[in-house]
Amino acid sequence: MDKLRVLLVDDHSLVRAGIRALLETMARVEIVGEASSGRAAIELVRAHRPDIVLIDIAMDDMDGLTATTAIAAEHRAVKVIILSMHDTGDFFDQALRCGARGYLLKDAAVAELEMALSAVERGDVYLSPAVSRHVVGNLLARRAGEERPAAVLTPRQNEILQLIGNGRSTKEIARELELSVKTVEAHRAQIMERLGVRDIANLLLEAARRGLIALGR
Amino acid sequence: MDKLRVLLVDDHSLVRAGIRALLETMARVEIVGEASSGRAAIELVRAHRPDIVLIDIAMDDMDGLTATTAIAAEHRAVKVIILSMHDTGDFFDQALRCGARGYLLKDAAVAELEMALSAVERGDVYLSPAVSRHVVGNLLARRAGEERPAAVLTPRQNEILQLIGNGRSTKEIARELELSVKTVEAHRAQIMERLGVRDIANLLLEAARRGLIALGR
DNA sequence: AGGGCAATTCGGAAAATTCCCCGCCTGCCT
DNA sequence: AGGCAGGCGGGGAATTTTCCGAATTGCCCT
Repeated sequence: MDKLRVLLVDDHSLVRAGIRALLETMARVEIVGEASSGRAAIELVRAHRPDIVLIDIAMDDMDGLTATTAIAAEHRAVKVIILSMHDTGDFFDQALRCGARGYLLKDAAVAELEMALSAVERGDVYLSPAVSRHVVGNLLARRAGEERPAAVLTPRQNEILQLIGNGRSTKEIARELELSVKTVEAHRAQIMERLGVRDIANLLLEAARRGLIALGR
Repeated sequence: MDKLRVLLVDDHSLVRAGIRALLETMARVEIVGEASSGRAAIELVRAHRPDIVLIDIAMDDMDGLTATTAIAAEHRAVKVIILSMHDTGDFFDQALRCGARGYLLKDAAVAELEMALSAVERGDVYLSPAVSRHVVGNLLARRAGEERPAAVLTPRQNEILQLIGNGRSTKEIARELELSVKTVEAHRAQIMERLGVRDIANLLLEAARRGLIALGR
């Protein structure tokens, strides 16, 4: 049960210090170095051969992904954990392709950091739960190809489309918007006409295809 | 910061007792009930409305996935975490399609259990790291393989759901399958019942969420 | 062998929704 | 002025959905 030799990389020294403090509370962790740039990180990895590199994804001189790629390619044994401030998880797959073994959100809990460290140590890949959710969302929603004919809807029509996309019935929408059922029906009919569909089912399908409504929340 | 009301479901009483002991060490957790079968679990969920259901994936009378489906469909607010002894993660996607919000391996660390609980509480999806690795493996391998429709529906029901997802009307489906309109309606009604929705729009939305149908082509 | 049960198949009647045609405002643009 | 699009609704016919029930088949269990 050796110590985990960690290299910390972040160009914001304050953030770096904070994370360093966190890491120092963990008994098994030993910080072997800090870097404030991707270039410096690559040098330090060569010099110290850490077990794990914690690296910010967004830095000035060289972005974290590029540095990750270089490090992962040069040292197979070094596990790279990406720190990201994006909760969208938009970069996580890119990060993993670059050879990263973990993807942590900066607002993650301390416990998460510990788990990420031990997970990558034993060869697992660690994703922040919020990111996992995103993965799963993609997996379930299967929105691969990006194409958007983007039909133009009036504000009112779009408002009603959103409610339909939330599963509201015509009656519910009428109540919610304080309109007559007839009016909602009229709007919906116009939406369907513009999207070239003839029933609610295809309205949802077409709207989803065009990205007008979001599914799989 | 209320307590987390948890229902524990496992048909092995010894295992159940062990997990219960674990949960009782967690300050925020309150165990509102135990069940040893899927059927009983469904009843207890109705009675106690827990925040979270911890359920074994493999049980005798009714498998955990079926129970999960029923619970998730009936109570949107109840978060289901699957306990699995398979480290392969083979079932995790099926579990998520069934409405589970978490997938935990039985050999997971205690810290993982706590993380899973708080993750699903705040709406995230939690996957065991080993499972995440599996997901990522699939993702990196550029999987093009098609999905299995998941066993929550009968073959006939699924067949009809696919046609609905393709935008066919009830009448068209009846013609296509050489059935009476009434029959198609009956099937559709049963599908809606199983998915816990009350109209076509929500049927599509829910089916899409569960990955039973593909949108966006 | 018989009972139970899920899956599949329909019907009738009633309720709900949708569809089609129409009128009435209010702006805005030519 | 006139025209036209967006927004709002009514009436009534047409269609669909819902809510009951029910027959058949095949499978599992005792």
